[in-house]
Amino acid sequence: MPIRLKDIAQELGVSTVTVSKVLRGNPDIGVKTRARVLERLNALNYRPNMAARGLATGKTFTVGLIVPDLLQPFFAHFAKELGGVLRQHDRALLLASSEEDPKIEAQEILALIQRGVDVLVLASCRDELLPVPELSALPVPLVLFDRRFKRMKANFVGSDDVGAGELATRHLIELNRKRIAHIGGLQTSPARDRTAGYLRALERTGRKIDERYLVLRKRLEERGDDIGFSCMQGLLALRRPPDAVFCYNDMTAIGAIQATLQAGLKIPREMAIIGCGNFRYADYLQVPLSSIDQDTAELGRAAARLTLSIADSPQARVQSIVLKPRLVIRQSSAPPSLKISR
Amino acid sequence: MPIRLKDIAQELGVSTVTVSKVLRGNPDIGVKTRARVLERLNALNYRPNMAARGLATGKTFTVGLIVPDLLQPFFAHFAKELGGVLRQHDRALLLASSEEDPKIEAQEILALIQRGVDVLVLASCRDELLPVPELSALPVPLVLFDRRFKRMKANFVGSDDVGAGELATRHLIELNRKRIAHIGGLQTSPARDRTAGYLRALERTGRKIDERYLVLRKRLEERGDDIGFSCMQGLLALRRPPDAVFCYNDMTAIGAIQATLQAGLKIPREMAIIGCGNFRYADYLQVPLSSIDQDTAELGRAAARLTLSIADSPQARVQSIVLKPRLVIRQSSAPPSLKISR
DNA sequence: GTGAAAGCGCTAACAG
DNA sequence: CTGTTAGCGCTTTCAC
Repeated sequence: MPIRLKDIAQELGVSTVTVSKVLRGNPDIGVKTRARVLERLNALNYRPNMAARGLATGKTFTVGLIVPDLLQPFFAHFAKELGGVLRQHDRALLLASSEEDPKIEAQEILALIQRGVDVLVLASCRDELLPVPELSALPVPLVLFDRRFKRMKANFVGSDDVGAGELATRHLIELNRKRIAHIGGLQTSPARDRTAGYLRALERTGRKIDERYLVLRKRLEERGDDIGFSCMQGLLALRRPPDAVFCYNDMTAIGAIQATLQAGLKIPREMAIIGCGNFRYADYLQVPLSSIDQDTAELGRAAARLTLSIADSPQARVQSIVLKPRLVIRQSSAPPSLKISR
Repeated sequence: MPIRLKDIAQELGVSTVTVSKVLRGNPDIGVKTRARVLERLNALNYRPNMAARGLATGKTFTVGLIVPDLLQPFFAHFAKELGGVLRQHDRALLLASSEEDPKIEAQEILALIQRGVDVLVLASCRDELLPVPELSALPVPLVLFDRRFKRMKANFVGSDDVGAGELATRHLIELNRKRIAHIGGLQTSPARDRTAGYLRALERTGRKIDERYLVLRKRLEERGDDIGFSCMQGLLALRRPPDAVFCYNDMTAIGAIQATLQAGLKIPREMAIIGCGNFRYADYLQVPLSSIDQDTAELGRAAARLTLSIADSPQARVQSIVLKPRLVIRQSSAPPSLKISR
């Protein structure tokens, strides 16, 4: 049995309240008593029972995180950074995965609420365009990340995905590519925004949009490589195939690269390819992959800071933190002049 | 305010005890009462307050998981599978990362104990050879995974790493390689075991061991690519460089591949390389990487089953679950005859 | 079959 | 400054 407040109080001949106050740094207590208690507390390496504290205070010092899929390096990285900061503030992280299934997501939300998390951090797998009544009336403060909802006013931490799409596409334009395609997603806000950025870049540089070069698919988040592969095959089968492609994410780009090479084309000379996410292995791929970096680590830390501030004052004003993306050029879209070192 | 047992009891004019018993399926209660209560419970979508239940029962229906680094796909995958099974059994997963730092690990262990997890699942970053008094006397059931301790009798779930090393090395032997090197780790049991497997394969096939081909380094778990790169450079600088290398893990192998290609050698013709872990991107690397598959998903599920059984009967007999590894041949160690399709 | 009483370990509010 | 009282929501024990 672990040691309890009461035990220490008895030993020292004071009340449990006194010990409790010392424990929490309440200034009520006199210097001498405080010293005595503190000494005992440390000597015995006392740890408060969080369940009891939670029951008494209504707070659990726990944060819930729901990601669509921990296998995606982005979510793993985010979780790692979030957890790291929370640890330093003595908060625990309850992790759940929705497997990109809205049903499971709903179930996990309930489970985490039931456990009384102080804040819920969520990258929802619900369709961006569907109504979200459940999410808007949660009995716990919510922080959305990566994926947001148009009609919903909520705390958010994520990337400027329109900017990311525009950045990637402009880069391809600057390479002097004439037929720039896009393989994109349909259901999440990052997917839609990156596509919007693609379109915007084309429009702003006075290009007309050719719909044959715009390939949108569902479930690109989960099976990017397969889908990227087949979409690219489709593009290559066009009478005038594109000479550059901006892919929704890095896995999609990997699939596109495979299809391109298999068709016997040279990358980047005949086909420039860029992904998004800048995942850890981009340097080591068959063709090192250009990508858009989202600074996932900072995203996680920013979410942690927001989460902590909300945990302390749950009725704070709704905040939106949006990080600027950054272009990382590698072999897959290297300009002819540029020598890329691995 | 969420709804409480007491609310339902009052509404129905029964005692909280009755409701509580119905909730937990206690057979005490009569059919009619039970039906009435059940109906109300569902209608209101009642969820017990876990903090209160935890305080009353001493159980939290929560499992703690500590991994060295969530960025390593192995640990992310394991966490995903473990969490998935636990979810189906209404257990929550408290996730912590030790960042490969024994100090942080100790801190996290304390934090999770304090939160009253029912079982602690741990891939420890402590040196396999150091004594582990803290771990042996935990006030909570422990399941080690991936990394074990020689002198410690504890529940364990992991791979047969000696077998993995032997499998990889035998494969290189069967390729008819004459100078087979190994880049391995020093501190964890998988590292030592894989090295042991390498040595065993050489011995069993009557080869003598050349220590110049055995390169062991610390911290290979965290910075495999860098360290693999420099170790390989060292091997290539030998008067008679190896013609094959078994690398501790896939990241290390990636580094070794880079160094090999940079030196102008052909893979696999002049240098066969094999890693371990069979991570998700092995197919897409510059040279598709042969590897040893550990069936991480099954590892996670097995750990979940063990964890659940321990949660139900904490004093059960100590168990060790060891999965057989599987060889996956790709381009980096393809026999001349074999055509490997991507 | 059902419920009253007691308590899990802690904290909030107030009285001294 | 310190301690008493009451209670967080649930379960357990044991009468009825």
